Amino acid sequence: MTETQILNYALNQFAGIDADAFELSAPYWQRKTYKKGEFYNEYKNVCKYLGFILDGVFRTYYIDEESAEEKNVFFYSKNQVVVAYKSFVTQTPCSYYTESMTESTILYIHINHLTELYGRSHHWERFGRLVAETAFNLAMNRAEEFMFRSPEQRYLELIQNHPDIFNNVPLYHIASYLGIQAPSLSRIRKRMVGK
Amino acid sequence: MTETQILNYALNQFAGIDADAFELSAPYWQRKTYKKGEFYNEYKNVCKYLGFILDGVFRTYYIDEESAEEKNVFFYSKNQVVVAYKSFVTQTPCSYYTESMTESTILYIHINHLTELYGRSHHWERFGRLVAETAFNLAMNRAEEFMFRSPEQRYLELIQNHPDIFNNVPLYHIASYLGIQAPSLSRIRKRMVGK
DNA sequence: TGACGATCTTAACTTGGGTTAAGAATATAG
DNA sequence: CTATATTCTTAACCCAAGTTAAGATCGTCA
Repeated sequence: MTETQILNYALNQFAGIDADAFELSAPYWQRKTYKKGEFYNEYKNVCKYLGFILDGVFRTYYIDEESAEEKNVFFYSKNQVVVAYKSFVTQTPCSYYTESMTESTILYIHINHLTELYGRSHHWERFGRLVAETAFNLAMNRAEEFMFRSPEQRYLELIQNHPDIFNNVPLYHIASYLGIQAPSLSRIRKRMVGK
Repeated sequence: MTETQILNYALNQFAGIDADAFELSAPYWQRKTYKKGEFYNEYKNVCKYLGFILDGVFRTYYIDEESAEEKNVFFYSKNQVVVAYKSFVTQTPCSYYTESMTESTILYIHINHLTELYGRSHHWERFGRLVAETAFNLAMNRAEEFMFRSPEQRYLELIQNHPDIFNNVPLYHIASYLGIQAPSLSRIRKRMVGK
């Protein structure tokens, strides 16, 4: 399967993009590879591209001014969209850094091209709506994790629901994503040995 | 100013809905009043209406199965949209209760009518997109409050940014919204007397 | 293989929220 | 204006996470 075919398949699964609609977009997608540590989008930059991850893992993180600590906000992996959503849709500077945590490959499209596609096909309009809903769900899930679950529960659910992330990311990044310090995560893991 | 004029003005402010576009929608808006404690939408119900608050305050809350406690998720007040967004856009059962905390008055529109308006005017399509972005921002802000701020900081920011809510809601509901117990909020308030 | 850097765990101590129950302050109704 | 219910605060004790620093483990590469 070529990369384009993978993308076509994924877009079809995600938003019912059919062959014709995909054709419209084909000239606009570009390919890019990232080394570990390279940025997809940086703090204060306007996010101009929406990416589709062929391979690799990305993280977006916030730098707390008080503590100067990095706080992981989202992870994105294979076959997912990576984008700084708010910055992208409002074309305003981003509050976050989004970085590749591994060697990665993505296909990406410029917001102007995407906007053009919205006008040319209802399939793409639906795609836009579904990206919006996905972004909402990501944010809402994150809020719910923190509002309703303990750090221990968040840890267990991460293992359950995102083993791909858990298995490819150092524990101190997991701890940051869970909203705790590395020693706390160690204690949680120790506590759970018996269970 | 009539209630319809208030709505027209608010929709124009929010999404640039002009007189013509508003005309299209006029037959669909209905008015409803709520007593304190009445539900806008209940757990397991599909949210079929999008409401605009003329007066009053609503809360949406989650009931934690383990502790059987209510956890406040969002507050909505005057001139804001009230809707169980995810349930509304996917027409699936809601995980939350949304309740009026005061005597309230809203204007509301059925999802079918709204969908019809999307097809009839770009103004309304934009409205739909902006509601989506508003929902995303609400959820993302909530996630950020919990990921990046301490309970004390959340309390201070609530007072700063939402005095209307702070002044109209009992402290034990504020505590729940901040993700802490009432005694903790008391301690935070006491701690701050000196500052 | 051995040495270095990165990652993970542990220990000791501090801090702040949870829990429970009692009591104070505030509203509300009769 | 009192009685009553609601809301808010306080106290005492517990526990989990934060903090800091040390040391163990793991990986990698010369």
